[in-house]
Amino acid sequence: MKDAIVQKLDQMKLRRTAVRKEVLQLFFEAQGKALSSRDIETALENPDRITLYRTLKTFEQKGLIHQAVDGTGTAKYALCSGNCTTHEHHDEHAHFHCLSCGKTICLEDQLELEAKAPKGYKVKHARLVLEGECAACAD
Amino acid sequence: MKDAIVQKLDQMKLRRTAVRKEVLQLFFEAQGKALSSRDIETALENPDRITLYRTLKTFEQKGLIHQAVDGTGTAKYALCSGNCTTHEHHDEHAHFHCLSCGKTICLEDQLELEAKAPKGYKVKHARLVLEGECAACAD
DNA sequence: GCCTTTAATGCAATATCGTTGCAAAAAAAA
DNA sequence: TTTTTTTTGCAACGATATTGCATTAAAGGC
Repeated sequence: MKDAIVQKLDQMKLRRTAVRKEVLQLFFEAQGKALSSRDIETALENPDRITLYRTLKTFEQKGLIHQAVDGTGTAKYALCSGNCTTHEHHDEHAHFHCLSCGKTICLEDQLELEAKAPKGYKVKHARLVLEGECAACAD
Repeated sequence: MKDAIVQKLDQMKLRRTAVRKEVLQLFFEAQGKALSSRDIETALENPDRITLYRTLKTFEQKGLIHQAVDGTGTAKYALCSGNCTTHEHHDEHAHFHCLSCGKTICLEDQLELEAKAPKGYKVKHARLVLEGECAACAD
């Protein structure tokens, strides 16, 4: 009986290496919260940043995780919701970025990109970031 | 007869230094397009990055320019639309980021942030980035 | 299980972006 | 013109991210 992590790696045709298992584990545990490279580095025992960057890039290319741009400048990643493929991401949901604790979470609602771009412009993706205070910080 | 640049600096109570005039000139010429620190560095003769960063920060604090987060990771800035103050930015408009040429422009429509954040979340700002191809690149 | 093939890791080096402290220079005020 | 205050430019630094290359580990064939 393979656990969910190994299963996911197999499904994505990725080799079951130690780093990948650990990183994927963290994403499963994060539950909608986006993780920065820094977050992961801190959580892991073995801090080889280069391998980590490559792991994240690989995961992103395979449609396992997606970048959550929250305006902080540093890249954050969160698990994709299943409908992402190797070739294209479909995580057109908004992200919420808490200005107090810095946490970034994925919001469920899909964006309707009835985008008002000028004539001749082709819109492929829309990215919405809400900024404010999360429930824990707003108390 | 003072020109628009000097006038703007005076209005903002900023000293009329060479760098500030040059940078402000570039923003006036950019016409809605957001400029990165790199863009400005390239355009200017005297490339002192530190001074440039400080100039941009000052301009932002004074409500002259605002950051346009487009997901590239590097900060870009565009002229504010007049209703920004020293203490708060009100440029709640969307930005368009062209994936072909990398250009980022400001879109005019104001965002209605009827944002669907979870209960207990306080939304202060909404930031929308449309990604695709600009008219010039879509040909 | 062993060997081969192929992919992933870890190291060194490098690039980009951005900040801080401090002395020199320039702008505004007296 | 002199004084005061701000801005500049340099040196140094820190964080994020990438590339090339040799080593190591995983997967597949036997």
